[in-house]
Amino acid sequence: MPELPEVETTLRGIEPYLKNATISDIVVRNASLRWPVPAKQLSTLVGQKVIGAERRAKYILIHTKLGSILLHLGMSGSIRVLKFGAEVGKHDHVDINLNGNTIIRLNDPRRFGCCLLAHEPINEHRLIAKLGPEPLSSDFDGEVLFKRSRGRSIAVKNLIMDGNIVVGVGNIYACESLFLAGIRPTVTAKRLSRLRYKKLAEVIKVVLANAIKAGGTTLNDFTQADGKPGYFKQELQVYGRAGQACNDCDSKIKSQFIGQRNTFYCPTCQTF
DNA sequence: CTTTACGCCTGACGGC
DNA sequence: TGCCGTCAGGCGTAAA
Repeated sequence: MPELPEVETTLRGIEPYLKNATISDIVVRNASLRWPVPAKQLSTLVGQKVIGAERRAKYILIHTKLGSILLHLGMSGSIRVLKFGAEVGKHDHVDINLNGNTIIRLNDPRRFGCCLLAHEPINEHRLIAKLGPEPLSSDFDGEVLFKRSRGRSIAVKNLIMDGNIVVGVGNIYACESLFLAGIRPTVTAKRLSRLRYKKLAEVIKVVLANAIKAGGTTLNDFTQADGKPGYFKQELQVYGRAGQACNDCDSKIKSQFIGQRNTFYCPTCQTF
């Protein structure tokens, strides 16, 4: 399931092809995603040069002079780079063709992703405007978490998964980060000290950076832009390991629902 | 303002 | 073998 590392991995895979490319066609094969794909609007970009590509939170943004394509992988989406004429498969929703020879193809079985066109400055787009800082940037640190946690009675796990506080931390990396910080996921956000949040912010950065290095985590659907899986699954300490032994202390990893999400933690290592 | 629950969707998996 | 129930979950949205 694409979280920040998977989206970053995807961007890095397609970026070389987007550089200096001209959009030669946009084919909307199945417009049914989270919101309908605006095929007609997108077609106005045909003939435009790509002037940049970036990731913001879990969105991939492809900029042209006339507007930006805004892609989200939802929880089962992936983007592949293919040669023009490549066979079309099930759930291939949108092709962005480049220079008449390359396809940037969005596949999304569960259709939670999106492909939209933004005309306004991207930071003003309704899906982007209210997002919190990028976790790997210097705008994010323990002080941010500490300040935003004051007065909050939600579980700390829900705090770090809130995109208005910090972006890109989904269920997998939230569980992993809390394990490395030694913090119980259920702890009320306002009860944790400044020192604990400093540690938590640090490990979030480390976990995400390591996952990017491994090419992301592939559980079921995710593939990198070249079709290969990510290899971070092998490094997971708690996620999906209920009943198995903790790598640090041998206790049984426990699972528990917080909100609507299954949460994994070590009862011995995570006591704060 | 905060917190909570829901729903969108398909495929994998386990039980019978 | 096949059918069916359950689960996965990002995140906008509505309701409390």
